[in-house]
Parts: sequence; structure tokens; C-alpha cells
Amino acid sequence: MSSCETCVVRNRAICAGLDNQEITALNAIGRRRNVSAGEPLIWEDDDSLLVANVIEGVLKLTTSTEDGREQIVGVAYPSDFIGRPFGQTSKASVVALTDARVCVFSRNDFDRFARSHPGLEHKLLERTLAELDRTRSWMMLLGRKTAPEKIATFLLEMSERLAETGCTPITRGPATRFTLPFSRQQVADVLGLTIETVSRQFTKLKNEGVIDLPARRDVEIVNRGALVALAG
Amino acid sequence: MSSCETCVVRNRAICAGLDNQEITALNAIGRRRNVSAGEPLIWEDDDSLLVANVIEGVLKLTTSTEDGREQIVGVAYPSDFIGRPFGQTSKASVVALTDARVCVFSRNDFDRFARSHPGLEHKLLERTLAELDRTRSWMMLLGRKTAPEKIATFLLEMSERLAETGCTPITRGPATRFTLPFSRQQVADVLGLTIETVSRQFTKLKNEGVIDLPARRDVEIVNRGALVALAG
DNA sequence: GCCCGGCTTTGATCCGCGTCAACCGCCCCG
DNA sequence: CGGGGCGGTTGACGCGGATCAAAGCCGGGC
Repeated sequence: MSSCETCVVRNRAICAGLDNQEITALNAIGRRRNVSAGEPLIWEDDDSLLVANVIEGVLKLTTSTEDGREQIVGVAYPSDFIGRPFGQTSKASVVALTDARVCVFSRNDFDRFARSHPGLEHKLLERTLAELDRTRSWMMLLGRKTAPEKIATFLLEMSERLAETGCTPITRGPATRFTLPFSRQQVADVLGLTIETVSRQFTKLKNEGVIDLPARRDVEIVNRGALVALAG
Repeated sequence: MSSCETCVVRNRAICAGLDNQEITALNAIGRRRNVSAGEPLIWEDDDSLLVANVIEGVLKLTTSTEDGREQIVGVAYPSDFIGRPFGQTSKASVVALTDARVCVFSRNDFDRFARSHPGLEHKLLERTLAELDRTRSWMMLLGRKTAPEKIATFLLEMSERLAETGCTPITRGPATRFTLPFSRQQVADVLGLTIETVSRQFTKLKNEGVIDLPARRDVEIVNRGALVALAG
């Protein structure tokens, strides 16, 4: 296994910017792991023993109330970083949505390595700041948007992120046709809606000719302009 | 003006962990600024020319839709860091809720300084990770909690944060009595509710003897247990 | 091919919260 | 002391999305 493989495509991975020697050292403390769809990687409130780097696949970060309501608070795509370095407990559960390959590190090992490699910490900081930006714009959606706006925003975001992370046939710009890594229930958990509402909104957009739904999880954006207008 | 003053109480400020020489260098590129209640510090989508460190007061971070709906996506207390280093545009507006004192830096100056001082970047990373955790648990609230749960959660969070940032008479643990730095409308903007719903829920809690409302913005928690139970 | 089970869609109804509107009370200022 | 205005409260009502229920669809196993 080459160092490049363990640590993902070099240019996009967490280790981008490290020199060869550093990459080798990082690989020494990491382990590859396969996680199949539906399998958990980290449980909410556990000791946060792991951090990881996504190589392939999509995973969800969730928090739940005691009575079982779930909210997806983040989605990790290839090259994304998962887990909570420098903290006692993980505040979110991580579960694979598709079969996934990740590179896991013990939190202690990773923390120690990061602290002595400023380039890595800088990269991590940039990623965390970007994630915070995304999360904040999602708060706007959860707190203030209507169901149709939520669905439209969601579809547009999916078409962008799936394209840029290479989860769809490579095209320039956002994808017009893609396969959702989510079930209807999971879409509901992302948007703070119920499964029935999600289903109804999808059907409505299809009837209006804005999108097409060729298969359960497949979406084709027919009229992107309309979607942008609906997104609010 | 001593270096300590410019850069906030040493132990809690962004510069904690820097040596004296570094603190002096950081002070050289920062400027004190007073912001009065209601005054903006950064506008949404501007060029993100500023970053800042809060010395005193409380500020809100907001995003808005074109048609004027507003969502408060973060609240900055003393010692908190504001702005978006290493990014092109700021995604949120920053407006003071109370009269505030901040230490502002030009983004370029700050970026350059941070990149050459790993201790500062590490501190910034820890803060950003903590903020991300808080933001994610707020997503759960926005997406899945009912109005009574939102209000209860909000009051408990306020009682903790206002105590730990020294915005209330110092006590051990969470404050039982405090002054909200928010108007009713702003509470609504934090929780994704309307002003009327916020008002009704406050009144309900008062009638049930869970809290007392001695003045417009003052809250006294009478029955914390009940509040915790309601928070969901 | 056929059956079974889980996911999804669709329909009917309900209710929490938003909306619209009026009123209240505190504070400022004359 | 007496307006006036702003922020907050209260009430009446309606709607969007949740809830409850049932049927449809599709994929997998035999």
C-alpha cells in the first residue's frame, strides 16, 4: 500500500502540504478500515477515541434526542475529516451511508502528531472553518426556510457536492443527474422534516417538471433556474 | 495600554499560549475598537477584511434571506474570536447586541501572523472545533425541537454561558438570575421562532412557576429541574 | 415466477406555530 | 404630569407540515 493510498488523493487529503517524510510518519499511526453502509464508526458521547479521514464513500454525522428524534448535522465526503481532535467526547454519531473506506487514527496518536506538525494543523483549521461556514448556512435553512425551500436548497447542494467530490460521472460544474446517498428518511433528517413531507415535495417538483426521478434514489435536475428560484 | 489589555485577559484570550514577544507583535497589528449596541462590525458577503477578538460585550452573527428573514447563527462573548481567516468572504453579518469592545485585525495581517505562529493557530483550531460542536447541537434544536423545548434549552444555555463569560455576578456553576443580551425578536431569531411564540412560551413558564421575569430582559430560573426536563 | 419485507407514496385529519391585529406598559421626553 | 413610541403581550384565526393510516412499488430470496 503506497503512502498516497492510505492517506487519500494527495492534493485533497488532510495530508496535503506535508512532505514525504511526514506522510510516512502519519501513515505509520493510521489504519485503513472498511465500513459498510449502515455501519457505525463513532457513537454519540463515546470517548472520542477515533478520528478519521474519508477515502471513499459518504457518511452521516447525527445527534439524537433521548426519545429518538434524529438530526443529521453533517455529511462527510471523500477527503473530509471526521471526529473531534483535542476534545474529550464526540458530540455526534458517525454512520456510513454507503460502503466506505476510511483511514482511522487513535485520537491520542493523531493529536500528538498534529501538535508537532503545524502544516497539518493549518490544513485542519481551514477545513474546520469551511465546515463551520457550511453548518451555519444550514442553520438558516433549518430555522427559517419552508419545506419547498428546504428541498430545493438540498437538491442544489447535492448536485454541487456530489460533482466536486467525484461521486458522479465527472462533469464541469454541478451535476444535473446524480444518485442520492440518502434514503427519504435521511433526507428528512437532514432537513428537519418528516419522510412524508419530503416525499410529497419531491413528487410535486416532478409533476411541475422541475426535476425527474428515474429511480428511487436518482434525481435529474430538469429546470435548475426554477430550483434556484424556489430555494429562497 | 498594556499588551494584556489590548489582547484581553491573557488566560482566555486568543493569544493565550503565546510568549511575551509574540503578544507584542500581535498587538502591533491589532487596533482597539468600540462598537455600540446595534452597530454592525461586519456585513454579510463583504470582503471579509476584518477579524476580531471580543474583549467585552456580546455580538450576534446572522445570515438573512433576500426577503428579510433572519437567523442568528452564532453569538460571540468576551474572549471569542470573530471573522473568517483564510477565506475570501464572510458568510455572516456581525452586529453588537450590547456595547462592546473588540480588538480588530486586518485579515491579511492576521493571516500572515497566524501562519507563522503555530501556537496561535492551534488555539484557533480548538476554538473553531468547539464552536462547530456548539453549532451542531444548535442544529438539533432548530430541526427537531418544539417551541417549548427550544425555549427551555435556550434559557439553560444562557444561564451557563453568561456565567462562564463573566456577564453576570460571579457564581459557581450556571447563573440562576441573569439579564438577556437579546430582545424578544432576537431570541426568536436564535431559535427559529416568531416573537409572539417566544413571548407566549416565556409567559407560560412564568405562570407555571418555572421561571420569573422581574424585568423585560431579566430572567430568574426558579425550577431548574423542570427546565432540564422540558429541554428534551 | 412468486412471495415477502422494507421503502415510498398517497390520502385524511390534526394541531402547533405563524399570521394578523389589538392592546398594554414601561420609559423617555417634553 | 401627560403624551407618544417602542417593545412586549395577548387574542383570534388559518395554514403548513406532522401524524396516523393504508396502499403501492420494487428488490431480493427461493
